[in-house]
Amino acid sequence: EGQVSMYACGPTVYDYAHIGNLRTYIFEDILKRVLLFSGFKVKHVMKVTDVGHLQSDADEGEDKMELGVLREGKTAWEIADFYSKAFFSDFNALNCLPPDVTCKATDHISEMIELVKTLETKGFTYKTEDGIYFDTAKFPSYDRLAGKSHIEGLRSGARVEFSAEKRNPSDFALWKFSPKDKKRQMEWPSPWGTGFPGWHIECSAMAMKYLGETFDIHCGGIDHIAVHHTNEIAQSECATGKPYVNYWVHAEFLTTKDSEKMAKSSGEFLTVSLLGEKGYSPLDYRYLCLGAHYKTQIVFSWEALAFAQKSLSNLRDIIGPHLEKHSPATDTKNIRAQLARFADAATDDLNMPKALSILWETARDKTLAPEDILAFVRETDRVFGLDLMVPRKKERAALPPETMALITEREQARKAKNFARSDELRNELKKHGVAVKDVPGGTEWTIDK
RNA sequence: GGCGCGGUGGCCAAGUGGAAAGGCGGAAGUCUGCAAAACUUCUAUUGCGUGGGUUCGAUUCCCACCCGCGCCUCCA
Repeated sequence: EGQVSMYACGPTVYDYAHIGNLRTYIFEDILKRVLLFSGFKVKHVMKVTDVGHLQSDADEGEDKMELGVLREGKTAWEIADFYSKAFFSDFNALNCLPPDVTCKATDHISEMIELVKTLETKGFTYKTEDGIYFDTAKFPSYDRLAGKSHIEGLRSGARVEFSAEKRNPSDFALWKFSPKDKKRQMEWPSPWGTGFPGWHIECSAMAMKYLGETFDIHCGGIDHIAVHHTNEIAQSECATGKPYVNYWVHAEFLTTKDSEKMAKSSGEFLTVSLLGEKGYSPLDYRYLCLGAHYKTQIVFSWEALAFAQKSLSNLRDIIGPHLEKHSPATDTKNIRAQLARFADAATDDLNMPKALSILWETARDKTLAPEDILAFVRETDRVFGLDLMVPRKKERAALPPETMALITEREQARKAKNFARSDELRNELKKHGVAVKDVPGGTEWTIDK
């Protein structure tokens, strides 16, 4: 009643997060903000996967974390720490509200072992050469989330060979043994032998520790439906005998135009800092994500990002002058109808494109007083998280003296009504990457990219 | 091979059984020496991939087809 418990699968910290990853966190942030806007209290838990996991059943030994070790010459622990910090730096820059609990897999190994022990006691597990596995055939509603046809298709149409020791293709490891011939940097003792936890058990153990055996919302990327979340349900419900999660909410992918897979394993990928190098702020990207519904794919392009940047900039141009002269109204009665429309859109499965359109309409509504517009922006930006109420710094970057001299000369030419000369100087300045415009009382300039 | 999603104006993107939000871009006007910025107005009306069907009426429901995309392996 009035309270929402929410769990989100967090990053796997062996490399930087790419903007596709981050779309999901922006979506989760919007979900959380809409819940808060609607008057709920929210307990938000996010996991950080700092244990390395194997590429597939067929792989042995090296996991992604260990590959990072080889790549960077650091310890696994250093790598996890470094990329974890990098992730939260991006996360904050995107204005995602910090989770109430952030938990690391490596801090919860004992909880995971306990959960596996429970499953073992109840007869859901079996042992193979390389680990302790969950027998999915013993959980009749295993295909509940992904759908029966999908799970059956997985078995018949998969392109990947399954480990011969597994009883069912969909069975998964709860605990993996370390390779016999070499020592892993991250490994722990367990009742079954030294090793490390299966990826899925991490989420179940931590989610239930912090949110209870049944909680409200579990979110993540759409790719997790078929395997990760399906397995979480199976192991959790078999362990507790209770429903695990009331609502599953999944975000669609962001892809690139040339259909290159947006994956860390593909080597080069788009990061927040790369966006920054090209002149785009994290909030430009946030705006881009808000422009499409979370359930639809976004095809990323630099052009699309440029459109988003332009739109956000225009929005600030509308709001900025009000901010300089007015304070937002404390009473929202004049914008009650608009706020209601906004709330309808936001709570209609997080329809941010529609919510944004209402923001635009309101910001441009001439019948509203600036104070009321600001009040509307203040209220709705609690959801958008675009820092619309933060005045923009006047960027008057210092120019080289010779460029300043050109500007002064042009002003003088204009005063003397020597327009041929002033136009010439305007072109000259353009070559220096400086755009000038004449405003009452002087010249303003901006640096073109 | 199996499963699924989508095709809406130049681009991006909402939405609905009863004649299609918003943004970007574009056009015109006001302003300006000219621009820029700002402001005003306009910018899908046998239409919402194609062909059928249901219906008084479909872009919205059903079927077929074409095209694009995603997942099926750790993946957000």
